[in-house]
Amino acid sequence: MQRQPRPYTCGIDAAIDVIGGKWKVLILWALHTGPQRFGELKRLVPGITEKMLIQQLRELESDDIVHREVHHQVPPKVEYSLTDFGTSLNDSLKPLGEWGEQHMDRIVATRHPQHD
Amino acid sequence: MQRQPRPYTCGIDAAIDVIGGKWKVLILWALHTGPQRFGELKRLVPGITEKMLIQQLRELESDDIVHREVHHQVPPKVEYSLTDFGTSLNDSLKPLGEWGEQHMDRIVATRHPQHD
DNA sequence: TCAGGTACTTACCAGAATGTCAGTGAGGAG
DNA sequence: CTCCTCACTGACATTCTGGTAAGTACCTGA
Repeated sequence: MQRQPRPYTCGIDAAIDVIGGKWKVLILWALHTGPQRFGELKRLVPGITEKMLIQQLRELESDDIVHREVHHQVPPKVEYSLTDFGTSLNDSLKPLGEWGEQHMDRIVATRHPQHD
Repeated sequence: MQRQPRPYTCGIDAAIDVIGGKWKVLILWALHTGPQRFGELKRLVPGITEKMLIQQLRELESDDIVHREVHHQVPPKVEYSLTDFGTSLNDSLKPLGEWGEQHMDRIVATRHPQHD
């Protein structure tokens, strides 16, 4: 995300700026059942690379959406969890998620008309 | 947007695929008060170029989010409006918009720390 | 005949976003 | 002493998004 100064036309605009990109909402989604380790997240978000996962986690962390907790152990263990702020974001994302869920078929059909 | 086949991990994923990008939600927002002509939209969505506006409108149209109505007149007149589907999307976007609205200050503060 | 308004269309390009891949450090197992 | 796991990091390549600037077609009014 670009992080350029934007006065934001409306609230959605601001929210999209926080959760924009290909992976953020998926990470949020993976986190909504509870804290997860780095490696677990990698498994929970299919297709993401380590670089992207860390990068997005760092951004979410600096936006105070996720919390990062390091356990100083020998194979390192780091747990990521939603902050209260992140939880509130996730909650307000729910209706959109339900909309997507309900209309998934239609979305898939119009956006990816079977061509093979 | 990439339009590649994606099984979609969750509903939000699908929804984001439909409204993703820099302009879609702003167009939706501009449309939520009623139908608008092309030129009006251009004014309502500050900063958008004609190319982007048309491109995004076309995509929204093909996703059946907006309806395009041509009035065959001499200075051409084309009106864009939300379909029922688009209205339902807009509705489910509302909580996110409210979240953004509520936390706008915080978002701006964390994402754009004053550096001049 | 010629500029003007409206809704586009097209070619080209910069820069942002994402991906690939190889490497790091610390301690435990063998 | 070497390899293994885990959580990263960095250089580089590619792909995608959005931006600029110009042009089109149509009819109208001067």
